[in-house]
Amino acid sequence: MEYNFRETEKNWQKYWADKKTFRAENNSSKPKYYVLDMFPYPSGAGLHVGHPLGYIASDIYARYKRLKGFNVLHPMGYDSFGLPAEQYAIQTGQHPAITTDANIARYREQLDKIGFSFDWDREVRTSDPNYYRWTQWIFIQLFNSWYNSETNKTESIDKLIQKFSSKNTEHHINGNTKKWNELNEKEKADVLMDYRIAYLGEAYVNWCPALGTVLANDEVKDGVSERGGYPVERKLMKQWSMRITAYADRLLNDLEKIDWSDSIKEAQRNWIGKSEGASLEFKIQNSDDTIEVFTTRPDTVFGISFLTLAPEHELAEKITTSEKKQEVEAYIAKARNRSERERQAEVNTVSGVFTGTYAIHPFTGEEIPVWVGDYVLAGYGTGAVMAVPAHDERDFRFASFYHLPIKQVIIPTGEHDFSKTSWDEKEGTLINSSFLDGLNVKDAIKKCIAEIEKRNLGKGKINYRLRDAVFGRQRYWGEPIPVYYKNGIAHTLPENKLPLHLPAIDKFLPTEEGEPPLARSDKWFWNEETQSVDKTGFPIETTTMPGWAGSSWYYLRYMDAHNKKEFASADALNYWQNVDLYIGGSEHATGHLLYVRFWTKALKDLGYIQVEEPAKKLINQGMIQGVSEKIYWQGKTLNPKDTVSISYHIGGNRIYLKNNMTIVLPKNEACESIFISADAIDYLDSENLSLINVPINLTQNSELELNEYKNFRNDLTRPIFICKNSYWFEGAWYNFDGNQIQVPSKFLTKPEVEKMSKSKWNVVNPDEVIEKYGADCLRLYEMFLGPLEQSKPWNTNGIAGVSGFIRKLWKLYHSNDSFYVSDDAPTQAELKTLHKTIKKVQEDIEKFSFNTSVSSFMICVNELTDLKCNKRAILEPLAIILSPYAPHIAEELWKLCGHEPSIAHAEFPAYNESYLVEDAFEYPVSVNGKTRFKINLPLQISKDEIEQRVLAAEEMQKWTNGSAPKKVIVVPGRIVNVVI
RNA sequence: GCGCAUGUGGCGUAAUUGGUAGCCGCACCAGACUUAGGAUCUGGCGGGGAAACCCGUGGGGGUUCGAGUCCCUCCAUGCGCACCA
Repeated sequence: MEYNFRETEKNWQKYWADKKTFRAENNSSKPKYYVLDMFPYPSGAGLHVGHPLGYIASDIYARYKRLKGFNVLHPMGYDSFGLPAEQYAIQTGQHPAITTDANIARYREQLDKIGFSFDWDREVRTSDPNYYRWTQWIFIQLFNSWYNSETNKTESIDKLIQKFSSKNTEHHINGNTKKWNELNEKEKADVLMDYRIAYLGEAYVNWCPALGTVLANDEVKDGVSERGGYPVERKLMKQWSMRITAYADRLLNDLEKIDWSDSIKEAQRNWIGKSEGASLEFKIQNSDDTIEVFTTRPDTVFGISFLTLAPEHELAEKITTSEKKQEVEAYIAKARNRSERERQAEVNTVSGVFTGTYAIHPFTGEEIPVWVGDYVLAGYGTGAVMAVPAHDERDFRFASFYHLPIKQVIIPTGEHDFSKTSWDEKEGTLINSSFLDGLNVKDAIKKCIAEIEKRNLGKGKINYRLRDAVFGRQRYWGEPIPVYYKNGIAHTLPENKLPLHLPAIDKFLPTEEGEPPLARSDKWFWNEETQSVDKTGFPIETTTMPGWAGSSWYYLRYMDAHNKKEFASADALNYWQNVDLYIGGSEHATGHLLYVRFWTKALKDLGYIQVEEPAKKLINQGMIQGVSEKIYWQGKTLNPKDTVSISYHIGGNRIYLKNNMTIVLPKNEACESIFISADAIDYLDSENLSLINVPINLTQNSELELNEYKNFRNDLTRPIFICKNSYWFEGAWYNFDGNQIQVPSKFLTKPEVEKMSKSKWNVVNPDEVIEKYGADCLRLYEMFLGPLEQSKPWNTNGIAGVSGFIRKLWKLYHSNDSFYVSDDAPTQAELKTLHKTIKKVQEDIEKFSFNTSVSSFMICVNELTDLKCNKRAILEPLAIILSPYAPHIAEELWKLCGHEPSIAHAEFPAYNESYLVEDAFEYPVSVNGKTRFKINLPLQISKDEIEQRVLAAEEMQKWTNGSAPKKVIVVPGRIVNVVI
């Protein structure tokens, strides 16, 4: 009886769903284990085989942990707000909720077929009002909080208000200094806005005109939007933002506490970009204004030859002299109008302009020219730098270009030519630097900061590259921000009136005035009297939250997904704590994974949760690439009269190729499009050939199905396919003399590893694989491909090996086509095979080495087949250890063995070391490190005896030639090495 | 430019963590069976050589009785960040 995977898999999937086999309990005496996959965004394209890779790995781990006696939480849901659904809505007018639901249904269908052990009762969707109600609630908590840098904690804004009011603190309002108690309501609100974690602030943001919205830094790659690749500009805008910068130090330091991959940690460190240095104030000549700079090299302060301001710097225009005004303004305007991308492309082009103004060197009193240059970034530090061309590459370039002085203040540790480059190393001895002379760089930095502070010129300072995260999006399909504006002051909605539902609108486009889509709603006001959203009242915020809002806390909602009173109950939060194992792609390194850590810290400070970090361990699965199949093509239409190129031409009914080769066509007819097999490309000059992708399902082991390809390419008329020794033309095979032949040849394609994408015709869908080979086979093969964390190409060709393994496994439990296991006692050899496998598989799972355990299963089944093993005592434990990987067939075999389902409730068998003990070992014997022969020796004998028996061995004589060896190394149970 | 990975047969990979390089598969080759098939089974399969042997884990050097594994150096590929003061 052949294994019917289609029926069996469907049955068990239904069983698991019906019996809720994988439901996690919030109250359990078992230890908890939380396995989480990164949220998928349900795109219209559905899943390809790369997507489930991480899900399969986490599912194996979750199932393994259950067998090991853990109460496992393994949920799944959807990050269902997002740009693509909205772009689609703009094109078609269909509400994004409809497309999103359809996409989710398709995802679910695909996921279900793979046999995951998700607890679907806990499914969440970020676009569900029951979910985003709590996203809005968290926003309100963050709005009502500030970061107390003294306690290093997020605290209630009320505490800050109390502090201001009790101390009657001074505040700067529009250039005036006022006491807190003298401020009016609006002024107080403005002051507080500078402290709130969720705040409305003016800042340069990434504006993407094509998408009509602002983007966070991590959503911009190479100056264009990550989604869609549209140009991005810098724009000064008032925006809702999240004060993630307050958490920079904690986000950085706590990386040491979590078991995440080095590459992710490193990416986060770079993104946070901590640098230590000093801020220093420069007085401006004949002015009350001062310029504050940030530098990591205060030691080079005596090497300053000019200051440079970013074009956006608030003083840039103000301090410019009247003679220079026109020039500077023109420069600033030009710099401002360039897109991020243009600016990045011109990284090596120097440009700047002198303001005509001088600053005073705080130590020497020298006059220092102040320049404006776009190599200085407005968003970093103070937007102004002290330029030390001798010791900073960028300043050097600028100074060289504009012939500004270059003052050396450090003696380099090696040879260095200051006329060519700067010496940027933090090494050397200070010169020409007054009180710093003679010090090395490190000491000079310390001493100089001390001096700066002593003289009150500035102070030691730490700066971060990390920017606050822009939180508002000028888009429709996101969580509405629960804020309304009363007399210009932002107020949050009452918590008990959440959720603030997305309003219905006529079009998913900005208004004619350029307001976000939500402004299209005529019912988007907060009526304080009726406490409801209404046609009149105070205007409600019209931007929506970004995609990362919902995903910044979803791991918490899974703990208590249906709670109507809280985002999750204290009990549930306390029981599940945080994620034990998180698996997902590395593309979220600086986006989601930083934001979720930030929200976790904020919620912890506010006392809502117990944990400081969302996930203890994180694994990034590698990307699965596609294997494209390409064919060589010479696409020009060729008539019998054409003489096309030097390497070949068609004349009469012949095609002339390189090296005097001739192909005779069957009739005196035109052919169009010459295709040439990958093993025959040297028949043509390469410049005549181009590679085109062919659908991979029309190939088998890099051989193209010619008839099918021709049908697929109905645009082709009379193509000729040239193979090594024959050709295919109009459905028949011919030799090069033009005689029809019966034996077909292989037309080979050229495989190439590329990203999986529709346009490359190389997408493999899990559904197709499952239809043909089954879900267990897909799961095993995905794991078998290679280490989880490595990127690797998917090639369906290899799946036959895994498919054969499943058949072989099934046969072990069958005799004469019917199920049969014997109750006889197993042999030593059988026990050894089983226990060796249990040990290996357990060790492999625990170190997430899933590919090697699949190999072990294959070895195990091969050995048991050779042993003709049909013992229950062997085959039952085998089914259990295999069940995390291939759950369907394992359940079926478990049932056939006479057990009550489900195998998920079984216990992972313990391996018994005593079965693995050997009494003899075949020693490899090396002579001078090279293996020469093998000798079988008992393991009990002593090192001396091993040495004697090896030296006495017949094969040894050839090498020793009778003389005594210099040295003999014996590693018992491993190796013997004889040094001659 | 900086950072992080990764380099092993035709391909995906493995190697008890310093101890027999190539396990397990794919592909390929040969054979068996046969209602010719993209099924199953058996055997072979890093390169060179008739063989003895020699060469071989990106290149070069080193440590060691012994290196895919450790150290130095160079090269290549992939990813991330990038005028961050």
